[in-house]
Amino acid sequence: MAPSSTSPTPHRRPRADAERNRTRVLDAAREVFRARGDEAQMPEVARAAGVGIGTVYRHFPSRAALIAAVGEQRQAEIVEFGRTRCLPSAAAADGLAAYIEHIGEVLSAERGLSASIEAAFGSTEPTGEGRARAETVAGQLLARAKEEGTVRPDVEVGDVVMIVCGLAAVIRNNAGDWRRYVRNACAGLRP
Amino acid sequence: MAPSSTSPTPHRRPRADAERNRTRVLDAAREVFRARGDEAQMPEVARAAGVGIGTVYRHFPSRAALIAAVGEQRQAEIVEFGRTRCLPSAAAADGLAAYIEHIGEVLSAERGLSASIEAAFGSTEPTGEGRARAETVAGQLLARAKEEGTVRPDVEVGDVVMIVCGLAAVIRNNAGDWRRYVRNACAGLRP
DNA sequence: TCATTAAACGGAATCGGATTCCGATTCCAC
DNA sequence: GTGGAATCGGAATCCGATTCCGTTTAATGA
Repeated sequence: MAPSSTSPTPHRRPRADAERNRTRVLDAAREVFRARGDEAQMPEVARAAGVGIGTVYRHFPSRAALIAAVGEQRQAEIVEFGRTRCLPSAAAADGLAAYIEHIGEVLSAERGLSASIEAAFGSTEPTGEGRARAETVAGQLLARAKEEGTVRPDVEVGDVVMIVCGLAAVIRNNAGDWRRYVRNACAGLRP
Repeated sequence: MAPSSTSPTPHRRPRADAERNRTRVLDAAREVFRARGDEAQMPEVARAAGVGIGTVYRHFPSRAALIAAVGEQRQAEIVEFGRTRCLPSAAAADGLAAYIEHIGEVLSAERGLSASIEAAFGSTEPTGEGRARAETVAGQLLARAKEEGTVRPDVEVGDVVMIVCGLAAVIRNNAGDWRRYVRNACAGLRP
């Protein structure tokens, strides 16, 4: 066996250029997907990032992985917004509504990212990390809202996640006025 | 110019074998997509239908068109169910809930079709026919429910369509207990 | 019934885009 | 500065959708 050196976590600090390129690719992907939708092609991303295709694949094993990574990044920003802008809200139910509304805002502004964000929020599988983060903010607002009596006590975080997932679909499919969807969905949580 | 014969609608009755094959392909596609999800491949559908790939493409110009066709067929069945089972419901609000619930039932039973059905119901574009059909049933139930006072008067058919669209996404992404989603969504329509 | 012809068939060939591979290059530790 | 592992780049490969065209078949009417 390896009599080697490294401890339980053999994470070696990546080479500087590697880290830089990873960021470039991610940023480029974000931009390209935003502009052209997620049907944009890998070579296009590579070109935009100023690297070879091989490099894109070194950092993201597949197109799907790249899209997911972009989605998670976006999702992290959304959650951050929730933490700083919505959690502090005096009325928790309003904070929750604002949180969901904000998600709609981001999604509709960057249609091309809908699918990836929908996946990041929705599915129970992916890393789980993303979903966990999202549930933290929503969970706290939800708990407070229940105390306030502005949300039914039987509502669970999962219910909110499903609303968000549906919201993404509504926007992606251009199914209608998503603000109405949000309004109705929130109404559905009230006592 | 064509001094020809046929009237405004030059629809010539298709050859018998053509019509038969079209049906075979559609049925095979439905089965294959149900079993393997919509990532199933065209050759697979052709094989299942017992025809050549060329024949599949003769009847459906593209993979997307085939998927859409399957979706529309499914959607038509759903609407039919709505017309016969839900419209007659004494309490319109219950009928509407049952309608939506039934859609969830079908979608979750045949996960592979979610995407196509979501598209058939959701998007404002495709033929419009599908959506129009769906709106008829939902619209009537909605109108009655408003009269009953069990649904807010400001609710529109589009709101219901968005709920359905979201439902499809929830199921497709396995985002949670879709029955809860439906329950909450319906609650959101009440006064 | 049989010939004629447009329509439909089948599947090999083509095309496009994701993914893999590997020689050339670049960082980092010594 | 040198050695060698980690990266890079992009040509080559793979895979599945779609097209093309020679062959077959259903419909028509002599």
